[in-house]
Amino acid sequence: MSSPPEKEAPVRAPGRYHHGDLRAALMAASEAILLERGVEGFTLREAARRAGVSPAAPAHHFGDARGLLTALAVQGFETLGAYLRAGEAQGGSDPARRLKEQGLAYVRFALDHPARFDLMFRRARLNAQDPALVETSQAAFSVLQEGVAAIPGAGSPERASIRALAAWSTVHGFARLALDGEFDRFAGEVGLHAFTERLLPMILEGPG
Amino acid sequence: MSSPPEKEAPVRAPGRYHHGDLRAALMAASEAILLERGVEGFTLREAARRAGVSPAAPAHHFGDARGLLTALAVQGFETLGAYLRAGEAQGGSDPARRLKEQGLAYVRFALDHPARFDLMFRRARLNAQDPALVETSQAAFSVLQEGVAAIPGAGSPERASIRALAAWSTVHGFARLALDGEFDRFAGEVGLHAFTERLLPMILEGPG
DNA sequence: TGTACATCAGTGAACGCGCGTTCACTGATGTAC
DNA sequence: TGTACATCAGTGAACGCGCGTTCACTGATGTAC
Repeated sequence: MSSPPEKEAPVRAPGRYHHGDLRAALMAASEAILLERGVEGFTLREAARRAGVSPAAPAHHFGDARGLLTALAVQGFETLGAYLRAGEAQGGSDPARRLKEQGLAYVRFALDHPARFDLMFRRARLNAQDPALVETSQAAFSVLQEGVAAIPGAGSPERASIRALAAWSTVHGFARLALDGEFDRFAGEVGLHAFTERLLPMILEGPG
Repeated sequence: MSSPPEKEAPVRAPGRYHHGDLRAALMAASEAILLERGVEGFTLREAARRAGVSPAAPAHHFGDARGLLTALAVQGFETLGAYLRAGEAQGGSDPARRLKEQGLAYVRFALDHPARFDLMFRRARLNAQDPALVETSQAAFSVLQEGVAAIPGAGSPERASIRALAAWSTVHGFARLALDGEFDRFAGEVGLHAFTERLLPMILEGPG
């Protein structure tokens, strides 16, 4: 299963003064930079350069570099939420299986969109108070939390919350270690995706 | 339980041309910078400045910035290994309990030394091939792997390896989410350490 | 339908900054004899 | 015990670089009347 196709970044019509959709173009360019160079390597000027626009132009749409990255992170949490709901749906009617599929979807998202995933948890580079950021990230967590609560043996609400944090920790840790290259020596030839598809279901079997 | 006291960074005797132990001083200064500003905020010049030395001096000891950070990461993996072994020992003779204490120790290390922990998994900033780095990081993982293997129901070696990766994922994810501030809204007043000491044992109860 | 005008979305030059690294050098140390 | 000399561990000035942001500006758009 792969990700839905991303919308193309509109290119400026030649000879035009206005871009048309510079906002989207800057976000696409920025994601490409994140992929190539990581969050550390992102610069606002480079994003402007790739969008074919002067270094001062982005300010009209995002205020500053932090604003652009925050917008990208919001987009990331929206996509993550979509992955989780799609995974859940794939799990059919058994709550335990639905939750497991959600976990697989979490890691799949991280491997499909490493740059976004990375950025989403780099609070130091984001406007952590941004309402959209707060809302979309909490919405994504809610999907997980409800998935846990739907399981018959979930226990008290507090108990269910703890199980949700446990599940989150496991899939988040797996994703991070995978992306940071810590599994490379285990995955070897087969590649990270295949390694994940083989191991993660077993790992998620235990706690349910 | 808190960490053992760090050795002080030697300060240059006033009026002396040679520093005495610039290597240690630079590492201590660098760790302080990492704590204050994060890995992103680290610069070689700032480290030199804090050690009271010209910007060219560090090259004699570490080659370049990457070399300095790698040395710090090695130190980090050594300390992590010590935490894991100490935790294990605290677990007494029951293998399951020993493993659980090891997991607690992993997260405790991360919370006690957030800057080091962060750095240790930022391969992009390190000499990933550095022999000392490879060795110390593998040594730390071995402690965990042997802890899992010691459990009676661990199953085949492959099965045990998978359980080790599962345990690693859980504690690593918990630590990362905690450090990245994702638990702040749950932890609230009590603080991250107390929150961890209360929740993590319950989380590690499940899979053993 | 035409036009005045406010607003929006760009330009491009300039700012001041701190960075990593290189370079030729010098002061201090320690070792061979 | 003394001394020559290689090696080591520093200096400090300079390099070229790319960065984020500011500024006064202008071209394009769209709306009120």
